[in-house]
Amino acid sequence: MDGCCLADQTIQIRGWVYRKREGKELIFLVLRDSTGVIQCTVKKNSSAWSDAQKVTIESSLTLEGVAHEDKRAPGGYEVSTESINITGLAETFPIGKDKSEEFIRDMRHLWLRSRKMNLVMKVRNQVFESAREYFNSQKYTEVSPPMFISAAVEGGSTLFGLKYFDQQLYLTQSSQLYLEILMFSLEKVFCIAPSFRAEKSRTIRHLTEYWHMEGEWPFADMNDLMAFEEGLMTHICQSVSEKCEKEFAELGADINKLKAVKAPFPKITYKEAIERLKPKNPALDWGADLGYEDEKVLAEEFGQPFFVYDYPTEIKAFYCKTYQDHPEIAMSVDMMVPRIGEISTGGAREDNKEILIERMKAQGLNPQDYEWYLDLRRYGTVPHAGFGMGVERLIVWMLDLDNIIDAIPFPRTTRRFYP
RNA sequence: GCCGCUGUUGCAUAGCUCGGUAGUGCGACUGACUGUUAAUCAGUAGGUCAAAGGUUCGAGUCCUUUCAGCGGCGCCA
Repeated sequence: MDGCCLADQTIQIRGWVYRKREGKELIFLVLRDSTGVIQCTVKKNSSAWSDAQKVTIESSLTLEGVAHEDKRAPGGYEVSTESINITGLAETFPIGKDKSEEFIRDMRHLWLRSRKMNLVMKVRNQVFESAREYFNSQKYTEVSPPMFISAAVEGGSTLFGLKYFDQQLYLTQSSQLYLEILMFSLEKVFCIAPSFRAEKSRTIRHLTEYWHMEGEWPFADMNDLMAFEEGLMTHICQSVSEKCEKEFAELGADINKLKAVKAPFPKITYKEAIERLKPKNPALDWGADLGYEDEKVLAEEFGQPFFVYDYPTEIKAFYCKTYQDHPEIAMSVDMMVPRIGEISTGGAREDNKEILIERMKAQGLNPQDYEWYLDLRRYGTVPHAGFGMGVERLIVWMLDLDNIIDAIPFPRTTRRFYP
């Protein structure tokens, strides 16, 4: 649709009417397709005139004409129309110039045709592609975990329950435990799959259904984990910045932010984070979880992705491995970015069966509910680590979107699940 | 879970403080005009003011409840 490579040739365009400006002697039709938009002119003496008059915003059509450079046209190129063949004459399109957030959310199925959503979806595609590229380059195997699960990964309060014939099942919150199973066969594994959380969060960074990029691999420690995560993040940012330059420009997003992402990232321990934040938040003592406000303060200071690691065991899940000489500290790490806060959580997993059972009991969980998970420690246990990253949070940060709902085509939030 | 905000025609809004027959822009329709950039000009149609109840001679406006949506915190990726 940029026209330049086909200048002065007769071309055929299949697309939709994006804008229409009508005069007595001349009609301007701006057409859109998946690649972009281009202005087409229809003269009164043309055989296409009556169809051009008839056509409405969002009508689909095939248009034939000569492409040529014209400084007066938006984009610098336009098409002198010779013929139009209307495929689907559109009724009056409901989305116009004046629109509220609420209205375009109700019209999501049509709003996805907008330039903004078109561009964001292309960037999203590139994020998926670049992520897979990196995992594959590091010889990871992509696997397919289940979405229906019979037990919780961590506490049960944020699980979506559902009726499965005559039984109670749940939607998965994380594929981690399933990656751990597959790891014993394939070693380095990853997946990009949905996760579901029944958290009644009312923020611009929560979805009830989001895409979770998770990796798990054997014989890894905290340093391996952070090195892999920063390598992945760097590759995604660099690769997207190279391949989505046009999208970033049209969306008005800052591509230099991505170009600046390079391993290694700043890394601070939880203890250091507390000490840094203490002057601003005197109530913050060792043992308390970092609040969103605290994370934001740190993120503004760093101005780029960074890690916080070695959290108190008490505030982390039962499967987190702890230090032998410091059982009160868990080998857990969060990656944070400005404005969004946490975009990834990972850690070393407890590989000792007895300690794992103790941790379960300490958190009020019944080890019998996790028999298959304990089996993994019975039969050839190995030290291992893994992480999960929220894909939409990553995209929100990259494009500096106002709300996470625009990072996914069909957002599900506590109040919205249509269409 | 806690707190705050919003709801007026297909869309976007004014009017609400301080009660007195609901106004504008976009879109639609009719016409004019034009190398336009979601053009411009003139005209036409379009509203049980989210719902219910209350106060009042009189409620879009004040009070109560409900519904819907948005956001902040908590929780998390």
